[in-house]
Amino acid sequence: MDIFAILQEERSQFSTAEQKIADILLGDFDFAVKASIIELAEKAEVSPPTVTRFCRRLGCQNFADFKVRLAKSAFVGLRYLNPEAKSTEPADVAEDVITKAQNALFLIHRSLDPLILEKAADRLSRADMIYAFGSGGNSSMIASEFQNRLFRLGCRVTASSDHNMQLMFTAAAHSNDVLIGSSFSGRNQELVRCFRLANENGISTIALTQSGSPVADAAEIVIGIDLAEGDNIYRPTSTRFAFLAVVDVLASLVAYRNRKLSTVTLRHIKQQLVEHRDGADDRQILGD
Amino acid sequence: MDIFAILQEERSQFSTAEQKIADILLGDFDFAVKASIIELAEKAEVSPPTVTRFCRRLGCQNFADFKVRLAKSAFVGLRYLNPEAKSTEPADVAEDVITKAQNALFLIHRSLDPLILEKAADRLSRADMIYAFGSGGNSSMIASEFQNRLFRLGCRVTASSDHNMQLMFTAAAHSNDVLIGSSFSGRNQELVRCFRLANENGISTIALTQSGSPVADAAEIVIGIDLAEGDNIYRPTSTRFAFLAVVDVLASLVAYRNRKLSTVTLRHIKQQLVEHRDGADDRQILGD
DNA sequence: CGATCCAAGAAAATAATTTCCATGGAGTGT
DNA sequence: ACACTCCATGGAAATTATTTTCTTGGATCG
Repeated sequence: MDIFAILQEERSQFSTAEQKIADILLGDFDFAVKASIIELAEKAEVSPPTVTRFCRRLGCQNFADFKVRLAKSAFVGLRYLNPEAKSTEPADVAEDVITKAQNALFLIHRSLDPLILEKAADRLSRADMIYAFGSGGNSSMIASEFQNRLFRLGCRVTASSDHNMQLMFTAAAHSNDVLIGSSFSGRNQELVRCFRLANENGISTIALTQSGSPVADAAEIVIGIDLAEGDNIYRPTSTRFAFLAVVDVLASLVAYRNRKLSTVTLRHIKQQLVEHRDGADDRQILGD
Repeated sequence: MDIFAILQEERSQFSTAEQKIADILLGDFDFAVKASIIELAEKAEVSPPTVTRFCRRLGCQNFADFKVRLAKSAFVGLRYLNPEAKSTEPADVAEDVITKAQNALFLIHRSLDPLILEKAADRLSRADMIYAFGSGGNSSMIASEFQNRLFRLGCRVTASSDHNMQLMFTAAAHSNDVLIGSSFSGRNQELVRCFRLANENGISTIALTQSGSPVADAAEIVIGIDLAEGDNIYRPTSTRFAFLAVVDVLASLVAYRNRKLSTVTLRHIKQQLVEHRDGADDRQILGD
């Protein structure tokens, strides 16, 4: 499906000539997208037929098909190799911010493990009570979003960004509750403490954080979110979009698992909103 | 830059044959991306040269270049014509959620007006105090994010999701303050009331909402966010991603405008985080 | 009514791509 | 150690696709 993933996966199995092509591809992507097969062959110092075979090897029908796929991937997939935005003009800043966000989504999509999502959704959908923890602006937003998505589905859920409250909630939690925590850095020691305590008490823990980090190590189920951030300090982190996407995916999965309850609850909420607002129409958004 | 936008803008100026090509393009996109110039010409019932001319007209160098651009656009741009996800399997749900989010970003990118962004950023960067208002889960998240992004840049800002507090804040605001409000539906009457009051008192108002809605009508500067939502009630709205992107764009613009203050403030915050956390490294994220 | 201009197609030329075949090198078996 | 085989690679030719040029038909304006 995605040229990039294939390129990196199969990399080791490439022959000398194919390696050269791959190097050009990864090194000068823009060129590769524009170039004809001959130009590409010349630059890689191989013959055109080798390029064609290379395309076939990558699961494409022909060079044209390959270029199309390459272009598709390039649109979102490889911007992270690109430099910063050109200027501080609104149009450029908007492009930069949005491209980075799309990138983050692209990358998280590739790195998400369906089995882990399944496991996490399973725990959440069967939980008596869900505690969503996160601190420090970014992660507290994620925790709130968990609450905001899940309560609509009939889940019992509370979010907290207060370390002390988190610890108390955890201590008071019952065995069939679930603790889901978010940490962008993976080094939220207070969250680690909550996870440890929860695990001691046989409470399931789910972490949205960097793989291999202290927070990840302390959690039972880890949804790894490992995106390289640009180093423009003036820009908000695009990783937020990835975290948010994970929240949405989990919430959707929980909704499908508890479909009946979700439907009833959503309908209830909608009904109240319609009754409350004057002239609200059918396409009323649940939660302004 | 984007084939789609051009296609729709220039649509009226197309000749008969060009219209036919455009119709094929819009009607069967997947085919158009795969097809050769001859296949495309046949399907549109025109001659190959006409297709080449059409490509040139759209600002492409040749047919190959055109296809590349088409493919780039297709990756994100036309998914909104696609039906719902195939199943409730984690992989499919993830793809659906993330694709929709990318779409929302794509669409908001196209519809953002740099001049309006400029104007909004200008007001925000010169404001003595910023009030970020939003209610009902989605918009309150946006308001919080405004606060969360802007305070780091040295802005004086507060967020509120409480209608009463919003009204009191507005009543108490000074003339050089700015009120920025978010409403997904555009029908948040309480926000409308705040905007009206603010305008009466000569306070600048910025709205992130649907164009032409009551909220939009009440605001001085309107950043229109008009995305069609899918009607899968189990899914969180992907429009959130668009709103969030707008927050980030505005915050970035404000950062560049008040670069000195932003730099100093960000450094201060970082310093405190580093001192507080044990073993925190240089790549510490500002706000976990 | 005629002239001119533009659009569209046909044909030819050009460019690109693929297939087929040949060569060379590495590895293996005798 | 030599030879055989297989595979990777590149070259040339054939095929295919694309573009250019030229011509025709139709529409508009004088």
